Amino acid sequence: MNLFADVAARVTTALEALKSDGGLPADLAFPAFDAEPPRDATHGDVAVNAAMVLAKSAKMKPRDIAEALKAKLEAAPDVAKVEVAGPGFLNITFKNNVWQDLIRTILREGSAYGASSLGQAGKLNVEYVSANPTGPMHVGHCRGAVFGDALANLLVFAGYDVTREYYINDAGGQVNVLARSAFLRYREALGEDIGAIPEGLYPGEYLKPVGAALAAEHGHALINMPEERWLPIVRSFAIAKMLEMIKDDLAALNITHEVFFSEASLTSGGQDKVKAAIDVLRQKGLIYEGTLEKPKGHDDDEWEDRVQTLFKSTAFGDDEDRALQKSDGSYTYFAGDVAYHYDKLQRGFRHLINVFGADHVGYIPRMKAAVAALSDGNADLDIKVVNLVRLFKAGEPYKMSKRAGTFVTLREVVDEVGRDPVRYMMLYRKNQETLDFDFAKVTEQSKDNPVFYVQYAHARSASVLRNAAAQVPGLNVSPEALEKADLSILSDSGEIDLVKRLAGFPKLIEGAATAHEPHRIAFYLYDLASALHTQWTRGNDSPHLRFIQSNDGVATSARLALIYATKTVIKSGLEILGVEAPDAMR
RNA sequence: GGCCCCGUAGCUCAGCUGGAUAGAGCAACGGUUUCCUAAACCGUAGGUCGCAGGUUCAAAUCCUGCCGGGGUCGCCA
Repeated sequence: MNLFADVAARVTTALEALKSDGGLPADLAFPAFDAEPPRDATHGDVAVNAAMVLAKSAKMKPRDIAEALKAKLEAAPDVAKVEVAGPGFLNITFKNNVWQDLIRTILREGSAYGASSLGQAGKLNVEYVSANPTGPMHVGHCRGAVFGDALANLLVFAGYDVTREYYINDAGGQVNVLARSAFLRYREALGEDIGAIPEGLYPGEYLKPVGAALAAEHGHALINMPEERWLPIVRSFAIAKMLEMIKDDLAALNITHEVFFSEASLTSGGQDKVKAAIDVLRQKGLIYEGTLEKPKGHDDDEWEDRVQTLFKSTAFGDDEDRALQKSDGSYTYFAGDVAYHYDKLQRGFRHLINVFGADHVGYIPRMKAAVAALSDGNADLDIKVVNLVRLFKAGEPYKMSKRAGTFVTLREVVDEVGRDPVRYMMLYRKNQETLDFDFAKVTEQSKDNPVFYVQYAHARSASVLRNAAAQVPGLNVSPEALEKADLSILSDSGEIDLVKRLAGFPKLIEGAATAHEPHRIAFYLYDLASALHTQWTRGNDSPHLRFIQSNDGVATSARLALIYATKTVIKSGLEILGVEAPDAMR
């Protein structure tokens, strides 16, 4: 049930009818037009721009087309009036029963209201977080994690068959550094004085338990081995521990992935999926041995030309071709990622989404080129960039430094601020915009803090339903009962305003899902909450507007139906954002 | 220097893939509580949508060029 999609369908039908009537040229193609809520309430409930969009190709005046459409559209029984306005807008005003029906629809559909078949269960893969398994997650990871998770929720709601995925970078040099750092802690756990952690190794305390666990499991067995023997043992042990820790951190944010994909697995067990993926590209003529030019502005004197295995990503819009093998013959990180994405395609995904941090933007064109090449253009990859998060404490910038040990972990933030405020704040901004995160503001429990404002609207709705059941004897506040209420008394402007906002929810979902922009939901919920609070407070001055009329069961039931519908939509929206919808705030 | 993101009210930001008179919160000023949660609400004031061109019935939105801020730039991950 999407009111605006419904109107668009009616207009299309009317246009077809006009074509067969001779009112429009028979060979006319219909370009995309919009049916949307007008900004100005005096312009009716739905504004349609079809006449203006069609004017040129139909070689007619827009207002003439609009008049012809008007005649068709106003015949519908639920339409109060259709006006032709401005340069050729069709402004449609519905009869009030449309809004009454909408409330009943929401009560009937419940949490399914607004869900969409946009994705038609197509397989879609969202890869996010993918933090290196070398330490705990810090705040920088937090935004991408929350964003990816909410986006995945949104796409599920929009009808996609979504898989949430985490790519484990367990094959590069960094995990060897991890292993050596853990080995040092292992020796420490065995009683050795290891002194200061050498430059180039990870100094964090979080490796101490790993060392202790190694000591408990292996005793002194590793200490006399040469590095090439203990390193693989310690490495896989430490990676497993780090992943455990990362999963715990993510769980603190209510984030879970269905698939953890190991980079190392691409070339383990006697197989080489990287070579296989490169061979696929080679067969397409996209691989060659060559040298890259020194980039302009690169004033490094140590530049020297090297012959490398290169992928011709420039054929797909990249600035330069990209290396797949290092000079020592081993694969680059990119080569592994190419193989990983080939694997996603082979698993049947045609829609791929990656969530990147702002420091990886330069990586986007080559990744898109790789997917375009490997899929022959039959898959789409959208890479969403989440911009930097700047930390503040009561207005003062909070500088982080790994070396000084003042970097803030994700866990610390969640523990101090709480899961819901963290998640909401991370989503209360466009992803490509930098975000200021102030600990003082985020923990504040007032309307300045949108998460409390929205949650309060939900709690307030729940409270009204509770109170009504207590105050009005015999009143049934179940959705099934409220659906049968006489809703015709809902005619106050504030009530109608609320319903109209609820009517926009399905359209909002489709727009946000199409654009991959979960933040729209956070803003929508804020506006919806505001409309509810407004109507509530109007009851202060005008007691006849209060939701509960203890001597009028009919009016009370009708308003409770509206409140229930509002509560339902707030809850659906918050669920997508991964934020609790509490029934009480106390 | 190349590429990417950002530039909208004093501040922080929305603006629904081009629609009609550009919105919200904060800050400022003035109001609302014998009443379903004041963790709320109402009102006033505040704008050359960075600048200049272009595209069209219509541009904050699309294109080009500048200006300013941030990010990034061969084998790291």
